[in-house]
Amino acid sequence: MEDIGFATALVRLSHFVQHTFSDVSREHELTPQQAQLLCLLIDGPVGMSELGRALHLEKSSLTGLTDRAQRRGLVARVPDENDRRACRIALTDEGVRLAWAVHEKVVAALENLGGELKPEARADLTASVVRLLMSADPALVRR
Amino acid sequence: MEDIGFATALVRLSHFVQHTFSDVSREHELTPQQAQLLCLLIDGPVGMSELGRALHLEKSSLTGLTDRAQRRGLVARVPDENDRRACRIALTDEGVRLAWAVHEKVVAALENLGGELKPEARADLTASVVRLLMSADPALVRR
DNA sequence: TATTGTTATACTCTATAACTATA
DNA sequence: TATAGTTATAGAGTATAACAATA
Repeated sequence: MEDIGFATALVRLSHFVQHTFSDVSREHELTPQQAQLLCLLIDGPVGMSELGRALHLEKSSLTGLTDRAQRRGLVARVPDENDRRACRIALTDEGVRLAWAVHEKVVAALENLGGELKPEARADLTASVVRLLMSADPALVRR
Repeated sequence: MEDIGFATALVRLSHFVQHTFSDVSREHELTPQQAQLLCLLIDGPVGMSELGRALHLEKSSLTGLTDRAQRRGLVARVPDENDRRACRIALTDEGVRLAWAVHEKVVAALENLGGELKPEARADLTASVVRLLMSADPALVRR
């Protein structure tokens, strides 16, 4: 049988998910980075600092990413009312549309893949992943 | 409890693995893309076309990536003896050293994370992931 | 004709360092 | 002083289209 080890399995799975995400992004004429930004904003506006942490990006990189998304009409900078230095990034209507489109297609592709597993194995896998993520950083799960 | 769904769990796990890989790459002064290239070559030279498929890159993108890795002394282009159009990309000694260093650190980080699970749950997770990948594309597992 | 890989070009992505403005 | 974000700059990553050489 296939014996590729725990870590290798996670790495290969990660590549597969990345490729799925990239393909879906391109179908909607988005770069994977832009699509990821949009999906992070789906639950509401987020400040630059928090976005930087979530995306693992330097603040200047995020400025550029945001600039390009803004230029394409996907997001807007909203002034933070409590801190005049800060701003929050919000989706435009077009941004919301694309964010949902990408999100749904990615989820559909992965759920479809999950159909290969018995419901029980699928639930076990989800629970194990959640436990792993919780131990690495609870923030990965919460949100 | 946390109920983030199957697809979401896979996406979050993928982000975590990516970030782990990026961090390790940077510790060795490599971009994630270069590190991934090196790790793919660890079992021996590979042709550009096959590399392109594995990395999901257009051939011209791969030419550039290879050029930069070659300029840094990490890989070399070896002529293909059976096809004078083709070449195979091989690791240099320095490339081998870095490829193993990155590979081992990433595996260590992920195995360490896996310590959170009981051996049984860990084996189940690995088996489920392998089954998912096999159904998506057996080449993801074989190699 | 089809395939392998490169070149030319134009963007996008990313980090570092220096900066402005507010806290 | 510290934090939030931008600007300037340089390099890396990527795709499209056109190309050369070989199969």
